[in-house]
Amino acid sequence: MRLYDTLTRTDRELRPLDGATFRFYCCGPTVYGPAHIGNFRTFVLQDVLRRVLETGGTRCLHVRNITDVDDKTIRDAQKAGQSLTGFTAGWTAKFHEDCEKLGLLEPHIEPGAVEHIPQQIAMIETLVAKGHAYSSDDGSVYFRISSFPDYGKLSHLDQRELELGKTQSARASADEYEKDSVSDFVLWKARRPEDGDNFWQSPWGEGRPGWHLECSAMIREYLGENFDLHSGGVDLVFPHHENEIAQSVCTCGGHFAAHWFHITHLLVDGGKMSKSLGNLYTLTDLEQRGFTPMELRYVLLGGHYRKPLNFTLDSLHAAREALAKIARGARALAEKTGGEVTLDAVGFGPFQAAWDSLNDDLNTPAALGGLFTGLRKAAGLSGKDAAAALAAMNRVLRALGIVLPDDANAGVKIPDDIHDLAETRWQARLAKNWVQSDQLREQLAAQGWQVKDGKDGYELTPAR
RNA sequence: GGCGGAGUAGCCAAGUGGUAAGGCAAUGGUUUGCAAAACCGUCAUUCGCGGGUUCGAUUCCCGCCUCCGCCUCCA
Repeated sequence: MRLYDTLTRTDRELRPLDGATFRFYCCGPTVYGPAHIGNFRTFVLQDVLRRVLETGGTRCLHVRNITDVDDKTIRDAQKAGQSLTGFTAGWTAKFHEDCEKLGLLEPHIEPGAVEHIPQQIAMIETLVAKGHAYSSDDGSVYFRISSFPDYGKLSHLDQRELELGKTQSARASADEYEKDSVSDFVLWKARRPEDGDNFWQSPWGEGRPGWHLECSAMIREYLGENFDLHSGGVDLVFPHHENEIAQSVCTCGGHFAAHWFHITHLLVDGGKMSKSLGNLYTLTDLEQRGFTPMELRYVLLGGHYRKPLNFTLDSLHAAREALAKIARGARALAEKTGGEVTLDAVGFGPFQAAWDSLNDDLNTPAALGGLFTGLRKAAGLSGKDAAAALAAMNRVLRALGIVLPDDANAGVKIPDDIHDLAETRWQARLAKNWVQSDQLREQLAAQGWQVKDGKDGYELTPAR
């Protein structure tokens, strides 16, 4: 497949460096609260990337970290009166729960930052020894940006802009650590009173690792100095990924990631999500509003990953209808197979366009369009042809990670009184007592249940 | 100020130098006791604005307007 690369700003073919396994790293969540739907746009797209590669026959090694030590985790753990480990374990569990609901494949390796502190310290020692890092009087260690000429290559910043950033950043002046240049970033943070019990021993005294270094150390541990692809949200391009490159290349040599995959942020109601605007949604928020995780996944796939995607609650409703339509199409196609089953589909038949879209810079919205078009094309097929088309469609769905909803009624529990009411109405209807029948139907509607009459019976569905 | 992205029907959203995928909503029909659901059909002479190149531009170039993101620990 072809995918846009942030570094070279071109579409490039993805092929494993070692010819066998495509090894990639995704910056995972900082576990200090529930992930929001914007976070999940990134994780869902990374999941689709892997699924498309695997569906296309490329084996993957997927590494995604858990950031379980930083300012926010420490601050909020203490606020909650919990140990850092206990606090982050809770939010990590919540994250995994959400991931499973959204149909995300588990990464093959999911390292945590805290358990890799020795590796981080080792990297800092190397960087200091090579002259790329220096310690300050308070026991912090900084990376010297001026020692790495390629700094800024990924985000296309030149030195002038880095200097400019110095005067424009309020945070730079507010920094309480001592560094040679404002652009230098911290590798090791000296212990501070507000850190509480959360500090580790190092050659520079007590303290804790800097955020950027975590990823570099874990990548070095599991993927080495050269690997296929690195991914995250666009906001990580600078400074996080830029800093990772600097640390890793200066420590290990090598070229670090061969390809950079960045996902654009999700907008909500046309703007940035924020708590103050009341438009920051978590998966749980949406579930409480009656929407399913799969509906969210569908919405997130509805826009190209390099373009802003505008999320609205109404889009979830559209997703529900669309998923139901696909499910009906799949059922209709299944009925036409006449019992024929295709185990190993060759090619994608009517769904070739959908598959091609996925392989063309992960164009998920076009692929979704191709699903509907394919379904229409497949409508006239039967027997073996229908079976092949169905198998092809399922491959595309699997690549997208979409699990179709079952019958609307599956799993819905109908209360006894509602059931009785519906029975009474059905009898009235059979007796052609339209007045009573209609009245009971309204009564059911008032209690949130919709009746759909069929020839031999009726169907009850909860009104959404 | 710098870097990057976007403006396509009521909404969401693909796409292309050759005359606009798809979904939702809306709407007509079939069906239904009436509905709902389902099924079939309709739904942008037009792609932010103004120029230019071209036989032809929404797609390329120039200018402008508007919106959004990032600019040192935010996916």
